Parts: sequence; structure tokens; C-alpha cells
Amino acid sequence: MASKELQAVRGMNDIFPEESAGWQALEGDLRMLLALYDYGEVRLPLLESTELFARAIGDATDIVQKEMYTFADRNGDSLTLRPEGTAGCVRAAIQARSIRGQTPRYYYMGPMFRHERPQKGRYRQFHQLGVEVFGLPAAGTDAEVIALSARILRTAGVTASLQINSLGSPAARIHYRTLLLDYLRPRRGELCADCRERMERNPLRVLDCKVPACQEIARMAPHLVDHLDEDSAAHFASLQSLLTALDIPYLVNHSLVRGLDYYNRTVFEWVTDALGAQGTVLAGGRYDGLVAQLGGADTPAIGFAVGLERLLALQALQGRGVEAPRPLLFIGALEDIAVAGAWRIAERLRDAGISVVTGGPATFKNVMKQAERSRARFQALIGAEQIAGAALILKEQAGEGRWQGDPEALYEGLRSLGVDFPQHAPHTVPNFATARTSS
RNA sequence: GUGGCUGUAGCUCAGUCGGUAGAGUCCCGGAUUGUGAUUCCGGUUGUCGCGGGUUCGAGCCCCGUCAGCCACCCCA
Repeated sequence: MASKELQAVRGMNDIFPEESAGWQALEGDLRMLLALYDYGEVRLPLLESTELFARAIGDATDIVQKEMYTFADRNGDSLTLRPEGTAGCVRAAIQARSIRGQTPRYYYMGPMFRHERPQKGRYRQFHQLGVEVFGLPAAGTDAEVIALSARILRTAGVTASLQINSLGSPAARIHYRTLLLDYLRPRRGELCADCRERMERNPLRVLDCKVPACQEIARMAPHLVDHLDEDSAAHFASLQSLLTALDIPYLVNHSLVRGLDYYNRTVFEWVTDALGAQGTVLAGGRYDGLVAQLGGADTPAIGFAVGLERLLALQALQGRGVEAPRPLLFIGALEDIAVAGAWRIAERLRDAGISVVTGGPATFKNVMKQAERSRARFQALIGAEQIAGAALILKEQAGEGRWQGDPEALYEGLRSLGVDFPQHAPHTVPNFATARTSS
């Protein structure tokens, strides 16, 4: 009896080999870049206590208000699938006491979850690379973190533009907020309904409303950067001169305020108009108060996150595809009697690091079709004749290369056609690993 | 959470006024071939996204629902 076909949860995607090859290439490039800046990977739980996100991100934010996957554990605890990575990373750093007297640079890569309506560049399960630096308050750190973000985009081959702003100290922000409200209140009637709502919840958000009338009002509003505390103003000025020195072009966007409560001073975003409404590909900022707020020692920090789906989408748009890896050799058995011999040869070649895909037994024509479909660089067919001692033909599928000889000597045949050994070798180094293992 | 568009074969798509499920491609088996060709024969291409309703009769009309896409909101 046929039952209803099961399908993935809305907004959660399966990634098959044609695509995962591109993911792996990107992830590999990212890890290489992170090593250049001495970042170490932290692998964090996908699930945290709901309270962590409520405290870190802010009770009034959209993420906490309506976008979290929250449910009760069997013992009644409220748990939440992480909607972003910073909160969990800070919690982990505090818990491990890893930031006492240290200045670690961490990164993590993996899925995040937000219950929003899916659309282009926005999914309910999506993937981010996040980086966080602890214990370094100076603007030089901000500049280096932004330089890393620029290098990531450059290496990925995507073009986007950098926007920066400063939110100042929490006190300066509160002061500015009252100034802004004083400015907005007489013009309340000209604002859209959303913005009248924003005036109550988060007045800074009025500044980047898309409604023309609101933009008009926002353009004349007092600028946050004109009302920074002295230290934050100096910090921001220092950052700008460092970016200039590093040849990183940027634009100061006075309406860039970010959606999470924990930011202070530097905030930045790399944006593009190539992805429809989801233009932010990488974003982050400084969050000097969060570690203390979550119970750790007072520790400055800064970080950012890149959306991997958006990065890959931009790469695809800009023609930077990655071809799925193909096997080196196809070995096809023609008759049943040839299977054992063919499989044994395949295993021996794999011992030598050669990637081999097998096919058959089937008719000659169909084995040839399988060979073509395998996308292997070389093919060799083994039939009853070869088992009985006849020579085997090794040929290059898309080229002219040919070799003929004993099936047992296929290794030599491949070498004579210019194949280097091994193609794949294990990465683990036994001596090093055992020396460091303590448990 | 709100709105618009779209769901028919593995894939790309037709389907008229409501009247018996279509094309191309791909795939599988076979004949010829005897190191990827051509030709020929045969086969599956399907709960028309799902569930109701109207009707003698629904792929088509109505309601609901699910999914995808796009936009709002918001964000990576």
C-alpha cells in the first residue's frame, strides 16, 4: 500500500554530490585562510538553552521574538536550535575558562536555524562560517578582522561592497536614541506604520526603512557618529585610517545598525545587489559587553559571520563553479565469471591510492555506457578472455591514450599513461596523533 | 507572520469548451555490431503535489492544505 511521500522540512535543503563538491572546495579555502590569521576551530552544540539566546541576542529582537526553533526537552528545559553562532561561542569560551588572560581567535562552521519564510538566499536551515576574537579592544583588531573578511570574499571570487558604522558605547547609544526620538516625534505622522512601531521597539531601525517618505526623514536625522563618546569616536577614526592603509575601500553607512542587541562600536556589512532582497553576504561587529553580560570576566570581543549559501550563490552567478571530482579508472566486468578478478584488481589499485569505480557485469554495450557515465579518466574492460589470459585494453575515455597488457599489470599501464601515484592518501600521521592523546 | 505566481513521466514541457493521459529526452531489456557510432524491436515512462467539494463525469471549476519561487518583514 502506497503511503504519502515523506519530504524534507520546509526551508531545509538536501545537498547532493554535484553541489557538495562546491561546498567542500569553499570550506577548504576558508579553513586555509583562517589558518593564515591563526584562527582555531571550535565545534559547538547546535542546541543550547533558550535562555542563552534570549539574554545574548535580546528579548525584543525579531530573532528571539519569532524566529527561533524552540521546544521543551524531556525534562521540561526549554531548548533552542542556534539561530546564530556568537552566543554559543561566548558561552563555550566562558565555560572553558579559555579567555582568562588569553586572546583566542575562534571560528566555527555549520548550520544555523531560523523560522522565517524561505526565499532566495534565505533558508530555515542555513550555514555560516563565524569567527570571534576575544580580549583585544583596539581598533587594529577591528581592521584585521575586516581584512580577513575582505580576503574571504576576494578568495571566493565574489565582489561585494563594505559598509561600516559605529554604534558607540551603550551610554552614547542611549543618549543618541533620545536625540533621535526627539527628532522623529514631531514627524511621526509622516512615517509608515512599521516605522511608528519601530519608534517604540528600536528607533534606530527607522533609519534604514525602505519606504521613500521614511528615507526622506531619515536622511535629515541626526547622525549617530556625530554623537559618539570620545573613546568610540577615536576608535572609529583609527579604524578608518587603518582600512585606508590596508587598501580596503569602505562606505560609512549612518543607518547601519544591525539587528542584534549585543553590538557596540564597530559594525560592518558586505553587501551585494546580486542576490535580490537578501543582499548581506557577510556581517559582524564588536560586542565588548557580551562576555560580562553572560557571566564571564569583562572581555572585549569582535566577530562576524558569512552566509555560505549566499557566498556559493554569488560564486555561481559569477561563473565560479567547481567540478565534482571524477574517478581515475573505470573497471568493467563483462561476464559473471570476470567479476571476482575485476574486483580484486580494483581493490589492489585502491591500495595504491587510485580511485576506481566498477561496473558490470552486463552486455558489452551497456558496460561501455556505464564507463562513459562514470566520468572516469580511463576505462578497462575485463571479460572471460582476460580471465583466461588475454591482454586487456586500457584507454583514455576522452583522449587518445592507450595501453595493452596483462590485467595484473594495470598499475604499470596507468603509470605509462602518465598517472602519478598515489592519487589519494590518508592524512593522519600515526606518530604525531599517539603522542598527543591522553585519554 | 502577510501577499503574488507556480505544482502533469526521472528531466524539459504540451493538454482546446469539463468528456478515455500526451511529445521530446532519458532509462531498462533484446537483435545487429565487437572497444563508445548507426539502425531495428520491445518495455516502465503517471495516485495529474495532497485532501475535500460541485458534476453523470474534474488535470481543467470551487474550498482547504503542503511544497517551490519572488517580494514584504527581517537577516547570513
